[in-house]
Amino acid sequence: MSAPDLEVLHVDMDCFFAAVEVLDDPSLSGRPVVVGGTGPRGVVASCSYEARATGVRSAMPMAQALRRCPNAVVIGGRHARYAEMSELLHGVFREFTPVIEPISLDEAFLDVSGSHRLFGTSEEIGHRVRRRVTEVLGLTCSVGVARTKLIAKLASREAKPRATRKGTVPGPGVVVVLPEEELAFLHPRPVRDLWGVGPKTAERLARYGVQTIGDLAVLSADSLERVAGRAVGRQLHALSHGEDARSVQTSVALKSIGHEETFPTDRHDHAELHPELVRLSDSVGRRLRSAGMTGRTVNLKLRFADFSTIVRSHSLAGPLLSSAEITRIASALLEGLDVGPGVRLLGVSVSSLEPLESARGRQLSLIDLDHPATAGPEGPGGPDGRQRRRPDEPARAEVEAAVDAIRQRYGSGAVGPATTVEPGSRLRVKDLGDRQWG
DNA sequence: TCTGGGGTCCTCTGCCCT
DNA sequence: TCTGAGGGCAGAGGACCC
Repeated sequence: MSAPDLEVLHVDMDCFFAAVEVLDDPSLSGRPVVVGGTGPRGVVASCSYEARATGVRSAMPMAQALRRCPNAVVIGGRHARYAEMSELLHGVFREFTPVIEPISLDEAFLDVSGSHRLFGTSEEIGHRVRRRVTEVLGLTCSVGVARTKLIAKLASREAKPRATRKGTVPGPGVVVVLPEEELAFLHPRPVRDLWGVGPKTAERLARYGVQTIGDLAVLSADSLERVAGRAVGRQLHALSHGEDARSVQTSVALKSIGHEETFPTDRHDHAELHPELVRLSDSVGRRLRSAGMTGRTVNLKLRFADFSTIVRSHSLAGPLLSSAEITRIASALLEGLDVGPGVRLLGVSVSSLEPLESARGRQLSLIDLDHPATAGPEGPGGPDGRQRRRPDEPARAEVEAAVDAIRQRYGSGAVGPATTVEPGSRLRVKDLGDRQWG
């Protein structure tokens, strides 16, 4: 193998969340473990190979998973613990290269082009990474090695163990795809394996008789652009020929920060939704501040009982200064919507992000405070019924910074907006806590 | 037989301005 | 002064990924 040709490693942990649970509680070893939402609308986030053997998959509704595997051990999940293990994992990666592109808690691309003198060929590095992951974390991972990210990712999938009815069949652990083998490796695979092909695009392509990447590769770029749109069409054409110019990116600018939540039962009026909106907005504001970011656009997302989804957004001329301001704009957006049909999911996010420091210089412009051009959506607000930035926003921002400090010290439920106090409790506010999957 | 949560990117449409 | 073309931008929806 010529080292310079193969420089991308894709490292993917095997059943990460479920494996961490088994590691922390060895009595679960050999049993079907399912990690995910435990509520009536929960889905599977991760499951052990024993569970997979019964047909359970990630993103499957938990109710369906339990029908397939009634003796499954269901665990709600501990995001903080997974994040801790993920930190260890990245420490292992840093032993081999500084060029790391994290994809999620349990997955990353590594560019090892500068690591050959110390650690050998890319394939040898792949094996070393696997060994170190097992030594440091006590868990297993699979590694794909190739010239490009897409092929490295598909290779790591090949390297994984497989769940069968008779038990788990171990995988090779490391799979290398040489440049001259790329097309033979790619073309027999289903088009769904390509980035950018989801269920909808796959269905559209199937109408043209395209089932495999090889079928796709014989189509012209123009035809693909007509079927899948300009950007996606071009990308698919390149990928199907093994061309993938994307390099391993060590830092990707954050574009938005948000929270959304599916309710156990649908909410039918604004009064029911308001406290949830305040809680979500407060949490988004807190995350923005802790990331040292601010934004200009508030997005409100609603998913109705029939699963249709709408997003409403509003942009300010200047940066958002406080959670209260996010809440106010999101509330005004919600005000104008009919929630009668039943809302199953509510989400709040902030986009058009920039670092707080660079935004500060502009934060108190006269325009932001009182110019109609920056007025928000119709609704309760200024005397003309339009939304205005309130002159007390900077003071609010200071209060919220103090609240953040209290939370840092006494926990996230220690203090928060009065609207979010849990009924019957005078001490704790309802908090998002450790319920994110990342 | 129901479909989470955190995101990104692309496309289309309508509005405003030149 | 009116009108159309075209660019830029915001808002909305859809598709996709992990």
